[in-house]
Amino acid sequence: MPKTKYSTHLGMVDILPGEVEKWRALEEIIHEEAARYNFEEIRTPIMEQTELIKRGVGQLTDIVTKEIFAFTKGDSHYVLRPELTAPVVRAFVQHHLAQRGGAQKLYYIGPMFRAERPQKGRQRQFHQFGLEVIGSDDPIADVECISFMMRIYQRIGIKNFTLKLNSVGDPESREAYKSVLREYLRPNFEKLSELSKTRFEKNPMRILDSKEPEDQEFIQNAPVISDHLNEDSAEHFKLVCKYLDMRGIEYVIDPLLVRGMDYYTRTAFELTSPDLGSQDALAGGGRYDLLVEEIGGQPTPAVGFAAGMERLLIACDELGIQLADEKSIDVFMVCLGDAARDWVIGQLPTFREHGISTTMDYKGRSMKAQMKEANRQNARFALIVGDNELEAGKFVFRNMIESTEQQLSVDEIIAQFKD
RNA sequence: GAGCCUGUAGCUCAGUCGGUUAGAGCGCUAGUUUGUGGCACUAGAGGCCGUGGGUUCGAUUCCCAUCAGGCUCCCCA
Repeated sequence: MPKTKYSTHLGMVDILPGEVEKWRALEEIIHEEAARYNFEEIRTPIMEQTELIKRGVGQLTDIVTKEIFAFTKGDSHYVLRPELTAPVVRAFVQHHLAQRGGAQKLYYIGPMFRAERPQKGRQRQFHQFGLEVIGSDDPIADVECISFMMRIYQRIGIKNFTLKLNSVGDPESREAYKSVLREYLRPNFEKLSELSKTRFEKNPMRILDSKEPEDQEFIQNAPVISDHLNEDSAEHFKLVCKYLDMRGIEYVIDPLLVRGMDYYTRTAFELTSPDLGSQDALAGGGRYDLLVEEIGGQPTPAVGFAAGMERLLIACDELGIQLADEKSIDVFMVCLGDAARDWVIGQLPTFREHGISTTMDYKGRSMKAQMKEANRQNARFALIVGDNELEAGKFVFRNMIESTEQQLSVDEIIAQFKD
């Protein structure tokens, strides 16, 4: 790229005309499906208190330790939100949404910020949509989340993916499992990767997620958490699977699936696609029964997911899926001479008031240039106005697709658009 | 945060084994058609060859740095 004086920050991109239409189409699908599932939209500020994100997402996570944009002004510590689960839960607690009764079913669409090295499918400002069910520990809540997520991809036509599912257990199961895992790994501690060594004490489950070659042989034969779930968590996981089966949603149980945020409990899931390259996660989520309390609310079980919109759009491009129709316009008005131009300037609002999309050339160019413009704008009709037409009160109404013309009055033209 | 690769017109890319005016296709503007688009032909506009420094008589071509992009690792959406 030749340098211009100003440009976007690293990893932050403009969404230009031609691209925006895809975003709107995607957003419309999300809003429609959310309505069908009876989820309500929530919009929270782009910035949150730093402490909320640290507590919510986890002090030791990569997101908090190296990926947040934060600054301080006066006594306030601001952070650009890196994800939306903690902020939504904050809103739930702050506004006492539990008082509305029942489980709160919330969804969101918006930009997130993480200070990572950009690459394909990874930006510093990126967009997610997602939802949270706060106030239910019923496995059906988990499955409704997953079902909604899958429904979006199904509607768009992305089929080439894998739904991975696991249970990371409740605190009791997890502590028991962590001990078992540590005992299993301890004899080979020295052979583990450096990264895994640092995780050994605090979060040995993350070792399962390691891609370091030296860790692989130990991971392969590691004890599996599903063998160490207590009765409640095991039953919960069983029901999640059962409901997924009932919905006909295919999944793969992946005992190594451990997700990045600290707040996950029990159900964890991730949707990956081979069409994305290295950053292959389309969406991910899970249950977070302890987060509401962690943030200062009453103990409240909850579950949710987040999906990357850029990654979804990349998958669409790879698969040749057109999300948006080519843009078009009903009528392009072509004028010859000053009198005709004045007439057109006066007529545009009339057409628009009748719901007809219309415009004219703003550059005072030749008729040929105006016709080319009409063509470029994908006009269905060109309305050609010259002195003859003004005198007769009948105008050349050209069908640009069929290349046919009629002589019509304004009323007759407008009538054509009445269905 | 680490490694590798790339950076020439709005876009996709040629090219210069270092040497006077840097090329194509698409797109854009206009003409061929003094009142008609999409096709064709013609012409034109548009590049400090990403930026800064070094080597050299001379660099867009070589070297270094930097910025940006891609791929991989890490991690996640």
